[in-house]
Amino acid sequence: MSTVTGAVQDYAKAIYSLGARENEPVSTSALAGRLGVSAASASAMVKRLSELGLVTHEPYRGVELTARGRDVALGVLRHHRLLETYLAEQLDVPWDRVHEEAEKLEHVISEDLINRMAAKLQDPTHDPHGDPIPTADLAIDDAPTRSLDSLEAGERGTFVRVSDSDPEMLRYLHERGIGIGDSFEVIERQPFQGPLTVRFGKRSHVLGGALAGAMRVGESS
Amino acid sequence: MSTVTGAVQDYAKAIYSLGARENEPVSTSALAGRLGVSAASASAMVKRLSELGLVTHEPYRGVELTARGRDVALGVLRHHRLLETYLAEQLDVPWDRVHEEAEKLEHVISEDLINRMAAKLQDPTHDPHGDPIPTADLAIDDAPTRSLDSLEAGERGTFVRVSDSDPEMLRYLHERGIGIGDSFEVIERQPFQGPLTVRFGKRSHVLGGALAGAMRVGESS
DNA sequence: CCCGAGGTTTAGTCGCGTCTAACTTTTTGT
DNA sequence: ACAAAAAGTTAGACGCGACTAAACCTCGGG
Repeated sequence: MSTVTGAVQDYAKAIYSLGARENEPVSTSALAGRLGVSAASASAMVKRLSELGLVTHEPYRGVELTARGRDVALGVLRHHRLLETYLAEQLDVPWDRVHEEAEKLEHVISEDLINRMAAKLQDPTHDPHGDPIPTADLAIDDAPTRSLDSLEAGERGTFVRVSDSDPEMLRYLHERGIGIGDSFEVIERQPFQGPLTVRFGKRSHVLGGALAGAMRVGESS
Repeated sequence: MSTVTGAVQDYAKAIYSLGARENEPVSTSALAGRLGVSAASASAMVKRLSELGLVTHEPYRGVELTARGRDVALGVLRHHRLLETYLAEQLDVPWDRVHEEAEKLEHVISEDLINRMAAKLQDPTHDPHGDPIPTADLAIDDAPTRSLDSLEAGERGTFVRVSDSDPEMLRYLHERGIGIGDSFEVIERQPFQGPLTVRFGKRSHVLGGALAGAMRVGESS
């Protein structure tokens, strides 16, 4: 009955993050790619999730989370992001490494312990990468954000969020002194989806490619 | 190769704690009893541990840890006891509940994180139940202790250690204000392995049975 | 319209860690 | 000393979560 194993949680989380934008159905191969398993494995697990009532699955058509499935995903997302925040703030784990630590701990930590951590941190709303943390009753504020590379020269903004799953990127940004919450101005933009020149404080940086795509930005504030 | 799974660690830990006194061989049924599995399961896992080079096993004669097996056991014991200490001190988890939390976390926490916790706690030598914590290079100070019920009337001592695995006992002691490090005097002892009357500070308590057996004591200091 | 490419599912296997049932070895009691 | 009891092992099964190989849709291009 209580067969919501760690693997099941991982699948729910992956489906959530792949299909979050307006409950789009998620393809088996996208799921397999995200989780680093074969398509056959993903297909088998989708069947399991479906039997558990966590997803609806139309064969050959993709998979969608049910309300219960969404709660499973948000629960583990809460664990993940609170752990990341706790590790970064209380144990000085560098922000490019908190993700993999949290990935393992999120499935075994108790509700009680997670809530103690949240209390100690005074119920943070965002993790070190700017991702929103679901509340204890699984509400999440996941407003869409713009990508840095959608900006034009002259625009100003705040760097609000970046994917936690690429340590290289995080290390790269950290080395250059760029962090969540920093304000910036786009100085220049190369044509043909070229890189942007962006000024953070006194220093200017050339940011392009996947990096500029992964950096999410908000209003100038 | 790296097939030292969580279950394997649990078996190594159980063998260590059952056979710690002078490397006595541990029986399959003792192991099964400790881990709450069938004798057949324990027998199968002993075979696995043996193939991994963590134990020597003479069929029908019991099992003993090899040097490598001892290191596996001490490694997980270090994790367990540091986690207990961390949870108790940093997150105010009551001491009768830290054991079960640590039991799950000990297998997935990274060496780096454990060492960060140890540093934050300033490398504690004992956990909240008085059990010694192995150092990072797996040295442990596990001097044998006397049991409270081995004392005679008039003897004084310090309560130094108690098993972490029985929350009921821990809660009982906590409710009566008895904690690790407290000094006491045995006021009276009933004959025929009867209970002892022991004074801690101003209050006297009648302690007997499994409780007096589980409480370990040291010199008066 | 049909046929092939590519995505999806099924079939069959494997390792881990558990179980029960049956069998073997050791210990114990008369 | 020997039979019965207890302890230990083997045999066969199962659920989980992965794999490869093969069969099966679906959809787009000729």
